[in-house]
Amino acid sequence: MSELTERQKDILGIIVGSYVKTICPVGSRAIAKSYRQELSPATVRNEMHDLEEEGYIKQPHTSAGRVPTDRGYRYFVDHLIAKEKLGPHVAALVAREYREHMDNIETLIERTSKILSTLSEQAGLVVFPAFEGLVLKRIELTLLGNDRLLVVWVTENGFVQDRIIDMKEEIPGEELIRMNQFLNEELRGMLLAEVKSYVLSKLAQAGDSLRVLYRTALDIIRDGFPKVEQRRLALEGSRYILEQPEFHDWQKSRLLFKTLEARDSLMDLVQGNRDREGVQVRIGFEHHCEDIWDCSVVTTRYRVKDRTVGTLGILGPRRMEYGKVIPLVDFVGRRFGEVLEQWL
Amino acid sequence: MSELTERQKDILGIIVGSYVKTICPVGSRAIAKSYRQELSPATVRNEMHDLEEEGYIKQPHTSAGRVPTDRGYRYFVDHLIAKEKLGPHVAALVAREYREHMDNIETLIERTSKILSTLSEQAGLVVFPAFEGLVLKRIELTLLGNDRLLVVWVTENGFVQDRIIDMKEEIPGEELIRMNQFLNEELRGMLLAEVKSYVLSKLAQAGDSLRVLYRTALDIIRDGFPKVEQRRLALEGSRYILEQPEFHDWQKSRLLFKTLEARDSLMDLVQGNRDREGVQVRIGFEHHCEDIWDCSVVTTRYRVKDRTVGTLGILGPRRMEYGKVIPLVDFVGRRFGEVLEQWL
DNA sequence: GATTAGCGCTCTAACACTTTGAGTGCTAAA
DNA sequence: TTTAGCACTCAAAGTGTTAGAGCGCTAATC
Repeated sequence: MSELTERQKDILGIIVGSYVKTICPVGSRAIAKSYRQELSPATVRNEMHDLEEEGYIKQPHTSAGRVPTDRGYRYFVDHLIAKEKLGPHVAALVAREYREHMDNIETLIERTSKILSTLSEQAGLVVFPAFEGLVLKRIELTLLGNDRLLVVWVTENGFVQDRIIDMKEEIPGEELIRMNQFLNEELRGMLLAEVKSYVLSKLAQAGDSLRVLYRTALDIIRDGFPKVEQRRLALEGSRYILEQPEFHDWQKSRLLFKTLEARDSLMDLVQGNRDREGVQVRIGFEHHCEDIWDCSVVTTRYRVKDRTVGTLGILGPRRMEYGKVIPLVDFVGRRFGEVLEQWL
Repeated sequence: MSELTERQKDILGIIVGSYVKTICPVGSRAIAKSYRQELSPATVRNEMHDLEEEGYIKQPHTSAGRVPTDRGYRYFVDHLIAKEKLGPHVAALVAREYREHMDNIETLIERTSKILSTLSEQAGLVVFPAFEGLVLKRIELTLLGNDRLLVVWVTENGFVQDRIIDMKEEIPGEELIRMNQFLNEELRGMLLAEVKSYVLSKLAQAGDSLRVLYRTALDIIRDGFPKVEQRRLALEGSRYILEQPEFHDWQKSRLLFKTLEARDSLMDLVQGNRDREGVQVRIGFEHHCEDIWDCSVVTTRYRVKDRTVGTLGILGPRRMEYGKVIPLVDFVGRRFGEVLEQWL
């Protein structure tokens, strides 16, 4: 709507840049000094007044300098940001981390979260891949005691999930082995999202002789499928947020950690708008988790075989170096997807 | 060494009790009032003076009341503590938690950690079972691509671990299947700690015809065995510590969370003295993790089939209600072991 | 019309000072 | 051995003052 003049943009940029670095409200004198042309503080003050009227900046109290509002940050991210190139050491570090002791997918995920956290000095987040988006390589049934069945699922890229189910009726050993073989033959190579409906349709078509087989198979798949709502999330480096001066306030940090422990809301927060491509930035009030309106999230989706299966990113105070963080999240998101695929 | 008189014990008990509840240094007047017999503050002061000389209590500053020292807490825990009986709701709550949606061992562990945390209002900790202490039920080899092998281990109680290894030379499909069968036949029912040495001894005895087979088996077991040093730890409710007034100080909470994120030192801290039976209490300086000398840990080992396989407990400020927490940890430790075994 | 210098005003942060109350230690008396 | 009483100490809370940063406004200047 309201267009900013070039000079206003410059000033907003300086305010954001300075505030992000120092956390001190930025005064007109300081801006005038760091402005490229000669300019008096008074002029700057006038411009600041206008910027404040438009809601890009505000004063914490009368006679203080200005700090960016959410709107200011948003404008900065959308129009003014100079995305910094990642240093060569970043790629090197990521490569090294991914080369060494990569024991399984879980380790990979946790390490990725740690990478994000260390490089951004914020909290790093990686949502575990959506199981339904992966391709089944193998399924193994193991009887525990007489009435419990352990179902182990292995996907093509080496992701392992397991679930224990109660059995209504006992199944004899040989029959279980046959069932296991049957499941593998029928389902191998199939997208996990489609497994259930596939068996369901087969059951509908099946003649009497196969009916029982499909029936049991369906039971096992239905009950033994890893729970969607229980999707995991790797969170590393939440301490970085605690170190930010704006969280020295005890009430704030208390609330923050309470929210971080409630994985559900955190998951919602991270997943954000599922349709959008590329790196997403949600600043302060823009997201709906009101307990952490003091925070921003920068996320991106990662893909395996051209299918989006998860989200990763970072969480930090609103006041963060978006210019650094955005390219980082973008880069790590791509690399992570690649590594996840490579194992296939 | 130094024996306390009955009255001194009473006074120490009152000081600990009151301080734990209120966090305020306890003065002589307050003690005199809550003492069972009539007693003047002056007398109490004399006793307090002696207690201070012996190192059981101290003054934060001149003209303040007294607070317990580590030694005071230790004496309290060893001699004065009145272990509270667990309310019936505790057993009920635990039973309910364990009945519902217990999807797999991981969920069980995380839920147990949460139970500990919720009921104690401290941070709850559960170290994942030591893989070596469990009994092998099944092992599955899956080829990922051409040169990576996924090894999935299943223990008798349904604990699943996996690890991806690089293969020096390709193994053809049929051979892998034979190897898989061979491993299962040889190793099923064996304690995982003994697996490696067993195959090693077999290799030594083996004639030329079987040599290659055992050689390959050994490679797979050696490389594919889950890493010991990477043992996981479920930590829930660290926010409760943040809520304690003594951690309103930003420096302290900062340090605490830094330490909590370094899982290695946390693991050392929790495991404590491996030889001792029953509930262990380590107060402040008694443990060796100096970053959290403001905290105490209450832990117990849990067992599967009479074999100690892990530790669980709670972590909180020194000032905690030991009388409540110790029975809780004891109870949950037993129940957890039982449930873990039941799945066998 | 845009820019600037200058002035008065406001508000915070820091510091010094005082007061209050809790709590102690010590001594002398019971 | 216990107690009453008094002097003393210290932290916490409140008060007042000052210095400085920064603003808005107005009038002068470019």
